[in-house]
Amino acid sequence: MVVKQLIRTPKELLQSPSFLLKRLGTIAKDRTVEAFDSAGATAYSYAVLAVLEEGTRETQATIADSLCYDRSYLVGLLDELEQRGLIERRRDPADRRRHVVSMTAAGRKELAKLRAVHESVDEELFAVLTASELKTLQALLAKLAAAQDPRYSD
Amino acid sequence: MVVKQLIRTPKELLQSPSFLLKRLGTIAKDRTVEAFDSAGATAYSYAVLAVLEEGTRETQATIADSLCYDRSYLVGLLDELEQRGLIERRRDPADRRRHVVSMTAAGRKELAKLRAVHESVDEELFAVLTASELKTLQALLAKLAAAQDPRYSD
DNA sequence: TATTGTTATACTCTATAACTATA
DNA sequence: TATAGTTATAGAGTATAACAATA
Repeated sequence: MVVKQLIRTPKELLQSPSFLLKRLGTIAKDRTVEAFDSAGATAYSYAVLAVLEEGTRETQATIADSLCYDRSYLVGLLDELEQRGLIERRRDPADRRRHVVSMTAAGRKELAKLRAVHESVDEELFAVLTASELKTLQALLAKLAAAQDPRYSD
Repeated sequence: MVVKQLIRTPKELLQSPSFLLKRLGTIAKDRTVEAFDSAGATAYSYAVLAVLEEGTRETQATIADSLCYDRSYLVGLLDELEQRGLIERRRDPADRRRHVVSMTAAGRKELAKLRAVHESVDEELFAVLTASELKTLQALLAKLAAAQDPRYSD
């Protein structure tokens, strides 16, 4: 019988935290895309709705900046959310160049649904860790993120 | 004086470990690309050289699989490394479809250089963590990665 | 002249498929 | 017929630039 040799990634790479971050980031992204796709949505629309829940006075520029999305990319996202009745765009009377974006009741309902999708991804991805390990990991990642970008600070 | 409001990513996302993994993975990738670019190389060629150091009997298929690269993508990488005299491709006499790939002395020298580049990325990226925190993080990420893909196991 | 939202364009990756030579 | 390496093609995703309206 031929025993197929197990192909491994080099130890040198596996011992590098940045390598692991890159690979795990990719895995997390793939899982997220898949899960939201099955729910007929995207991680992007979930993120936008999550921003809107924390304050309705947002304008498009601040929404894009808070998520590190390009402003031109946000346009298409909002178009779709508006078409589905999940958000509203209104001209700001004080500055008619601006749009004030707010979430509708339907949007809040959709957010709850997408939040559940996202939570299930987290649960599955980190199932191998104990509750205490996950807590530690979350804290370390948060500390790291905050150090890289002020947007990620508490 | 106008105090510009600090734009933050929603707490809901910052508390999600998978979201943090995705963002930190992207940051790690960007830093890596930048650092290798300045050194006139890529993270891909570093990874290939790192594989070759762990065993010279590798064939192209096993190299690609161990790094999760597409086999067709590996071709161009090897072309460049071969042109620069860092690796050698030889037909396997036992199966003339195969190429046996091995690293040259120049390749080993280049690997040492790229290893230093990669280490400096790690150092800078994780500078905010204590040695103990970094060790904990590395262990948790390794455990997580191993659970997702057998290639990442020890 | 600068900025907001928008539209259009270009470019980089990646994924797939097709091809050759060997088995 | 199947596989290793190679080449070519197509699609998705992203980044950049141009544009109209308003300040």
